[in-house]
Amino acid sequence: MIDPRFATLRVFSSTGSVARTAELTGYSASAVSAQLRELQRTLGIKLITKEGRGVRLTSAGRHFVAGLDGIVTQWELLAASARNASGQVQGQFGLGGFSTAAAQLLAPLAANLRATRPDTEVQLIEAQPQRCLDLLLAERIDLAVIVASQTSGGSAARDRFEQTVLLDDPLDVVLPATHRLAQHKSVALEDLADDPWISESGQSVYRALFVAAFTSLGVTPHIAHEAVEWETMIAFIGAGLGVGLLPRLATLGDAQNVVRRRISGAAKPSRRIVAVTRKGSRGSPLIEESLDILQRTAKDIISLRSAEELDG
Amino acid sequence: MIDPRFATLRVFSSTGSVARTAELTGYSASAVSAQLRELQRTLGIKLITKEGRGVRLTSAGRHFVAGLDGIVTQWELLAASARNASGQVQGQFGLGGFSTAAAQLLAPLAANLRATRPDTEVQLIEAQPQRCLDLLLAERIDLAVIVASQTSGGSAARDRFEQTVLLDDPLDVVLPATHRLAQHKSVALEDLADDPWISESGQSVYRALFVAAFTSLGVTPHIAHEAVEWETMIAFIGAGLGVGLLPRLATLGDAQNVVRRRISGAAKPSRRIVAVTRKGSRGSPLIEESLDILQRTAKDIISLRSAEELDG
DNA sequence: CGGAACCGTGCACAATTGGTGCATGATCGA
DNA sequence: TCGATCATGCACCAATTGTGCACGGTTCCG
Repeated sequence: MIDPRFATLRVFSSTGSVARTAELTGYSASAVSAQLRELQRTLGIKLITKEGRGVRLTSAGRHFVAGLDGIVTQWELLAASARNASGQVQGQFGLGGFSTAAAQLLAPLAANLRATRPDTEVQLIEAQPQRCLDLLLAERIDLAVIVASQTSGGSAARDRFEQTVLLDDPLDVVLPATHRLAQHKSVALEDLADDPWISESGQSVYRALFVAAFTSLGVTPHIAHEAVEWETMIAFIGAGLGVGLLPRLATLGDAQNVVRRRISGAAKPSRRIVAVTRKGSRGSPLIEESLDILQRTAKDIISLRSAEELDG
Repeated sequence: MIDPRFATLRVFSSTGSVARTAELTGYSASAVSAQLRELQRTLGIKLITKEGRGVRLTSAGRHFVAGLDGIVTQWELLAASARNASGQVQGQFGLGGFSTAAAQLLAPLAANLRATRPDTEVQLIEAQPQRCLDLLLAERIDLAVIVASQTSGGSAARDRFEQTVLLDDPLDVVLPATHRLAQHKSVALEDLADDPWISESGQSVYRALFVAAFTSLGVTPHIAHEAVEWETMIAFIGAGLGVGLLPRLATLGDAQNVVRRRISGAAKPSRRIVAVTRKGSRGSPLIEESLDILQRTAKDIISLRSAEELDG
């Protein structure tokens, strides 16, 4: 909004690559390249240097981006207050979130907004947490629901985003129905230390949670298989290939041959689900209302759980 | 730089007219109109309203411009530090000032810069103080030398500009050679209370100084004639039509039949000459060097005066 | 009360900006 | 050494953004 090139530069500073920046912003790679070059020309400073087959920010560039973060924040604040003052409708509103969040939290939010604000076009994008942050920077979306983690965004995150905690989502174990502990109401992770585990591949947020859950116990689990989708993981478990961890928010679906059990014991691993916005964009009426709705939805989920807890 | 439309809007907020904004920014009137309309559209707020045959900012517009001032300041700071960090040359550099300042202060500065920075294109614009401020806003110039006054810029001035005092320029009286006090070394304004005066027309800064000099004495001078150029005023005085005030920096030229005399007495009217920059643009190497040179030049002028003082 | 001056805006048209798609050179991994 | 990947230059095209001019509304002045 303030200057499209700023968004491009900020995404680049996050991804470190022209190609990824192009993919995230929706521009072509040559457009990103040209934008950065043009930006350097008008500023009269070198922002990027060639490094290997890629390109990276110069120290002057990093310094400039850091200053830009403050300016963009102030701009967001101003734009939000302007939108707030005049009761004008906002044309577009983009939401992002990872799979379970999208299903459980964003879908109700989108439905609600569609009902109360028919003139606003709400767009949903499902994406991994890090990607959600980059989409926020790229101004493709205005609000994201992601799993909190230290790695996401790095140190620049606090200059660029604001977080609101929605809920803590505990992890459950998923066992084959034939597992020796399948009949227990709850299971301690220590008792599964020697079982073959199924986790997610790559260095996803889930994977980080997975290892964190065990390192706090001083246990190194044996990861026998890796899956990308939970659907797949659950199928593996159903086939008796091992055991797995599944966030409470994720549904088992119509999976056969598996049971979901609470985790007992000292360590109760959970993931923290937060809503993230660009810094300064709070105060915009749509953002404020959305956060409100999200928190109410989260509260409903929590109270529903306590009810189940009492039932069980 | 950050967004040309911002400069346009800021100039408009200062001038209050599309036509004057167009003249100052160098755009056509319809371009200014279109820019403001486009800005409103993308922001989703109404910035201006029709009023009479003109147009004025809405309260939301004023609020937005106030916030914009802060953002532009921060941008100037960032751009200045970026330029400073990388020893890149700045392509263009614009200077503005009113007539005497242009001659006595800006000309040496321009000559100096031309010598030390041959790659930078220095542009000089002579203009009245208020116009200089608007040209600064319009980013047509980067530094102005003007006479300080309360009226110039209004309350928004402190959010938009930074000042550096260069020197205090005392006013002298100019008398016809045949005047009864022409032989005195110095003259008290009170002794000229009943003489016919020649001043400047309109509500210029000089005119404001003129009335201020007398109101502090409780005297209302009789303004018999008005002139636009000092050249003209001096000619009027030489013709015996009255007496006048002339800043020390302004030269008498080769005027005949007139004498210049110091003002004695309690009230020693003077005008304060200051260098003005856009807020935040200090720190840019060119600005810093220019201010340095200006202050040295001012110092030279002052010490030259003390020397003359001792001679006389 | 009428006319002239002025102001801001809409419109046709032109120029510049800013985009894509493809080819190219350079670098890295296998 | 070959293929994959990356950034960038270039031809080309679209969209933005400028100008010049005509027009309607308002104010000032005779």
